[in-house]
Amino acid sequence: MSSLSKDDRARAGILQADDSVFQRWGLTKTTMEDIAREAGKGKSTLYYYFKNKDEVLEALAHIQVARIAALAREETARKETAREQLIAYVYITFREIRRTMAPYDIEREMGSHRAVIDRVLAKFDAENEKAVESILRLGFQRGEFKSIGLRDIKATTRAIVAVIRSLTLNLFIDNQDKQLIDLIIALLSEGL
Amino acid sequence: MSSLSKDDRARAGILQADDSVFQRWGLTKTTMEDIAREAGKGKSTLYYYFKNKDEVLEALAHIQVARIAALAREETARKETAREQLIAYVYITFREIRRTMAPYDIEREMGSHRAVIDRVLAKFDAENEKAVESILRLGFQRGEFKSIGLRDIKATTRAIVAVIRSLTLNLFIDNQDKQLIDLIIALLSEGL
DNA sequence: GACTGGACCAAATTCGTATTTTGGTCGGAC
DNA sequence: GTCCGACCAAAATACGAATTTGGTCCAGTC
Repeated sequence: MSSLSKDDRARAGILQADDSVFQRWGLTKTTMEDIAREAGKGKSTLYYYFKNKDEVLEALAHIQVARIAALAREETARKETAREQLIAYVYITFREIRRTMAPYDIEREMGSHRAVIDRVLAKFDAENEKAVESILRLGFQRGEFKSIGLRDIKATTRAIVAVIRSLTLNLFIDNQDKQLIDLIIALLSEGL
Repeated sequence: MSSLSKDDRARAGILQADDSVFQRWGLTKTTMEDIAREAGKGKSTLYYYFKNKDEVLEALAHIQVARIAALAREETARKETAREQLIAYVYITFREIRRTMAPYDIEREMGSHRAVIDRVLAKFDAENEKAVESILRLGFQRGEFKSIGLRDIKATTRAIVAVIRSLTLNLFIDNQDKQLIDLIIALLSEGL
């Protein structure tokens, strides 16, 4: 337990250094030596804890996804109705994605780190699915959502998650204005 | 009138050659010489009709957008209710975008032709806005759409168009399965 | 065992330079 | 009006040499 916690602390220190240098130079341009230097460690130490550069990238991104998910969950827990919860979840998720990603230029890095980005997006989808499905179940049990049956919860979850993913990818390429996101959330919630 | 029609015919012949070679080699790799050869003309002839390579690209893309819009409009006209019209419009639009874009690798070409792609997307948005707004107005007048007021038609149009744009961009990057598109359309229509 | 410097290496990248290609212009022919 | 072909500067490509990078591994220290 003690050695595991020390292990985690070492990894965390490295990942903190990662975030700093990746924001400065981008994912591709940053070398393992850069990261080691920033973390005040030797390059061998990085390889002691992480298999390769991609694994460093991915570990950092997963931490960020988990952080955003936790934050959105907290905010959701503060709302009364399932509808409010869904709106809060989506809204906070976007706010945090936008903030977290602001210093990066993902579009530019897409070419060289596609596999990692795909895996991170998959984890992001998984988090969103868990949360959205749970909210939809709550709404269904309470009779808040009239349009969906119990059998449709999974399908509806998939649709909402796909829209979130879609809009998230667009943050990397295109500039979606915040007001539009609000409108889309309202539309998903209320329909026509 | 006769010289205009002849002009259009010449342009159309060039654009047809364009489509062929662009699909074969991609937008960037295709040279003006390639296009001229395929069209059975001299390079100067291209410059007689088009200002530069980007204008050729854009002319072709605009024709395709117009074609898709016309097709979606036809299909829409066959439906009775505004809701059905909206569903048909979005569905056909996606089907045709997917077909038209299948031979191209837009993600790869994004870097060198960003400005053109942005202008084409703007035209695509404009077409969608026109059509969606008109459908929403119809639905409002008929009392089909309960959730939106007259003042909200423009806002709701913007939201729907943004989702269409978002999902369209994702066709270039990510693979959205067809069933998901259906789910999303249903959700936009029915809400939760 | 945890940590790490440093030697090492193949692959990847960078760099400078020469060469070729390309987008675009324009004169002139039909 | 239509369009070929000569021409040109800029852009792109090719190529070889040099450098850097991700990753491996050994041995040493605490």
